[in-house]
Amino acid sequence: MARSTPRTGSHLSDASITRDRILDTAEALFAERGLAATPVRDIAAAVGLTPASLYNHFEGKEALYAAVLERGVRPLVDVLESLAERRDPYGAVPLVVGHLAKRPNVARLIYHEAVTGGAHLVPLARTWIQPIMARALDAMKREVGSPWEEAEYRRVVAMWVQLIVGHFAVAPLVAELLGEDPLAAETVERQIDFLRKLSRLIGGSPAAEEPS
Amino acid sequence: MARSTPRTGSHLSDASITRDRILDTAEALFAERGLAATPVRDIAAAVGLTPASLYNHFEGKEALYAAVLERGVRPLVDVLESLAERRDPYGAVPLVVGHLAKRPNVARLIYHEAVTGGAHLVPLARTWIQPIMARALDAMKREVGSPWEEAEYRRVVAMWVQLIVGHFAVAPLVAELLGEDPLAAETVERQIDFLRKLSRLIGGSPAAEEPS
Amino acid sequence: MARSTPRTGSHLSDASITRDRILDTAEALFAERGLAATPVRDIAAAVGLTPASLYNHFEGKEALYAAVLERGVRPLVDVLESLAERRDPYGAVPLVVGHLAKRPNVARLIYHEAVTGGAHLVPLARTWIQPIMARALDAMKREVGSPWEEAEYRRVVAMWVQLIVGHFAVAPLVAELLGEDPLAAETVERQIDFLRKLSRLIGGSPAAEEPS
Amino acid sequence: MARSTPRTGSHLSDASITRDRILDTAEALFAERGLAATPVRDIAAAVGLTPASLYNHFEGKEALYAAVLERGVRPLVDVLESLAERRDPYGAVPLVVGHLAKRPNVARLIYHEAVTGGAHLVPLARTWIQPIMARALDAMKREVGSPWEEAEYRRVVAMWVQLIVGHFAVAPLVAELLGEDPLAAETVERQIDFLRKLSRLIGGSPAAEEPS
DNA sequence: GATGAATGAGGATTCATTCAT
DNA sequence: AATGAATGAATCCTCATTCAT
Repeated sequence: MARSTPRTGSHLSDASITRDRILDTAEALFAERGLAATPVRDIAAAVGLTPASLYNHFEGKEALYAAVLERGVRPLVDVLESLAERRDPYGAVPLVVGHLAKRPNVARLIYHEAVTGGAHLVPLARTWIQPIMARALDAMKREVGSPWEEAEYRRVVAMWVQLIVGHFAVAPLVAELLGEDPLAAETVERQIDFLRKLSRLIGGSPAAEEPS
Repeated sequence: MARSTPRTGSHLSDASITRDRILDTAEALFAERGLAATPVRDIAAAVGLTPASLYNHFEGKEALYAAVLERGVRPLVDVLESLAERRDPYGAVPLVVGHLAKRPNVARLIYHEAVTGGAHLVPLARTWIQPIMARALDAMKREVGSPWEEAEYRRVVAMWVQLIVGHFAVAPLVAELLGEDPLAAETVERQIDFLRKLSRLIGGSPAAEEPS
Repeated sequence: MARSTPRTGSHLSDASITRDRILDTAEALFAERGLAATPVRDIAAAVGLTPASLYNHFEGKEALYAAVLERGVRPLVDVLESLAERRDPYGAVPLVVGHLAKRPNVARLIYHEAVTGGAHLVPLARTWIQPIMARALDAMKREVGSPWEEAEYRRVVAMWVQLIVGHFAVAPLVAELLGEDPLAAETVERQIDFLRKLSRLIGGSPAAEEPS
Repeated sequence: MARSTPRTGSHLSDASITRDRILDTAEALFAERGLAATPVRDIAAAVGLTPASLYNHFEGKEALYAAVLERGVRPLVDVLESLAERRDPYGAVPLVVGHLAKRPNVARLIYHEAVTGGAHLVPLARTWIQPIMARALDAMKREVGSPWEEAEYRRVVAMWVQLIVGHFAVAPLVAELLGEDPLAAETVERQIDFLRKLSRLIGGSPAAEEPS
């Protein structure tokens, strides 16, 4: 059950490799079942470890969960922040959708937290809501011919979050509605087109300018 | 631990009263934490019963959960079906939002299932997706000047579902985004206005005709 | 679930009819699974009653078990005592086997008690060991040409008990050994023949005289 | 409740020592009370463990029971098979009785299964009935002056099984019948003598030749 | 006499975690 | 860094029994 060959070869420390494998596995399981419904034992087993060994890498289940969340959300925040430097906020849509299409677990983790009102949600949300909201509000203000009043700006943002994140987070439900697998490449493509069209219909100008 | 006046069955349908109290309590807890994270003991305690007593009313945790789901979703389906007789589909928006505002747990239960891909989701979804989707597609086809192509119809419906149900299901997240309690009466009111406006922007005519 | 027609007709009190049905059912279940492995609920259900109703007829599980034992063993003791008046003890064999063939549950109940060393065994055993043992020892003493010494008499009796009662009590095992159903009429017949022959081989004269 | 020196694994095969202690304890309890009447907790407590710890060694109660059965019956089968190489089948009697006298629990376990018709009985029985039955039938055929017809051979074998195994399995009943403890060394000795004599009376020659 | 509802006491098993090796 | 063994605390559920109706 243990590894007979300690694998002295690979230079990336064995430790951090194992750590990553644990994170990968845990992410998948937490995304699928949620924190409460995922026994440590299952994660360990899926990695090929004993539960006890897992504790050499993480302080406990909660710490592992936090690490998974952190690791999963950070790149998303990065994407979001990178967009902040661009002038058009709606150009974010395809980029963020594209990112989530590759890492749908992040969306599911966020929604697990969101539905249960988990303790991690608020601190987490603030890290990415901040960069977006500020910039988005700003951009919307500058928009010409926008149909929205200032009081509605946050609602518009909330709408985009739900449409983008929700698509991946509640994939089984979306699958029933669309009649196709939400994670399939073509579905994602069509969803991006749909959202782009939507942004053209409800926004002022920006989506039109969106380059890519 | 038990009731102050123990086992003194009053007189009239004591049974179904208790049953309903269990369902109410279980609904609240399942909606909040999800199936896996809700111990039977907690439900029983909140009702003022012993776990053992709970098993006089429900076969087990799963059966209770199924009953909660069934009882919660049925009225929603009824609302949806009642709408089917009306000619305009977008008039549904305020009605459904209004219903969910009174029973937000249903939205949360559905999203719990949707995020985890629970076994109940598919059969459940089909009961209410059917009545809606058919009618909605039908109505969209008849719409004049609709900006949507037929291939996009289902996406439009999915969008409405996510915006309407999601608002209540991921309330903690929406709260962060909006900066206000999604369940507050005024927030719900504003959300309805927002969705109405949205339907005017993206649909053809229907929302305009919507009476109430 | 209850009986709609109170059945005022039949003169045998409803109560004692129900009581007997409970005893019949309990006997079958106790014989099959043993006391510990037979939930009161199963007995009640098999009778078509609620566990609670069962307590209108018996003080509790233990009392029911005692009643089953008592009711089952008494006829056996009667048979045994009736034999006491006959002069030949080996004539008992076909009679007792015949009795147990009709009521194999008794044998199983006795063996359940015997294997577990149940509290009921000793008082029970004494009721029927007494009448037999005394008579058997007496008869064996009078036997001419018996190959057994007095010190072996009790062993001979014990042997007969095991061969006769055991045949029905450990029927599943006997079935494997014989390759036929121990309870089948022909098997019982053959077993009686076998035991008769055995008694001729190991006893002195008696079996030969046996009339029926 | 736990051990005085808690979790200080000594050094050598601590694991299998504990495993064996569990098996020993479980065997004693299962033999005494049967599977259904023996709580896991009692076994654990008797070993000086927590129920939870027991699950580190066995998958569950059923698995433990199966292991107990397997471990208990195997030596018996070995004895039986070793006899197969000898020419006289009745020489088996003292050997098997001797074995069971040292491990009376095996007899009780077998009878528990036999009385309840447990699921393990048939597979179990076949492992030791096969080696015996074949050899015994064979030997009986070769016997000269046997009083038994071929159709009775299996009955003779069944008889021996009941007399030998039953003596230990229903010890409390036998105790009542004999007026002495069936497990006492002298009782066992006398029982062997009795069976030897019996084999001389009912068999043809073999028991006479039996050496020891 | 029958029952629904309630319950204390189990009863099997899981779970997150620890610790010596 | 990995593991086997141990464990307290749950967790779901069963059981025998009671009692008001």
